[in-house]
Amino acid sequence: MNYWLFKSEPDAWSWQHQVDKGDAGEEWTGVRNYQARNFMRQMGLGDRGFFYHSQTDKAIVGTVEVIALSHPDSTTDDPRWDCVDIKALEAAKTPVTLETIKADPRLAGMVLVRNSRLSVQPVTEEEWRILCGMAGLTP
DNA sequence: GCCAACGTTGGC
DNA sequence: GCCAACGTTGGC
Repeated sequence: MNYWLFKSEPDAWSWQHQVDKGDAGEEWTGVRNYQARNFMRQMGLGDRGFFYHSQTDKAIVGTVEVIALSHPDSTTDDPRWDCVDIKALEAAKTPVTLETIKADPRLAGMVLVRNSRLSVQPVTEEEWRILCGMAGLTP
């Protein structure tokens, strides 16, 4: 299994929106960046990801599961853009803020720290375990 | 609200 | 294929 991080502006699509979709989940639409798209193409069914709120929260607020493989993004006719479907799994008991992440040397290599603009990104298994521990999430 | 970082576009 | 111009993202 692989681990990922999905970034969203809470004003546009929040964790609560995702939770409200339940097990049916929702397409992760709107990605218009090749790197992010390519990561989504690599995702497998059952892969896990963090749900990260940018801008106001700047924190990991929960976990999600990939429930549909990469397919054309229904919000555009441009054939270049694909997306996966994800469903909410578990809310973080303690959201882990960017500030906290930056303060931990074990997490200094995270894409989130090194390239703040990439909206879909890989997370290593070690980073996954560390962050789940901090957030009170089941790894 | 500003600005740095970065990605994309398009002219040459 | 290069690079300048431009647009967008996201942290602060």
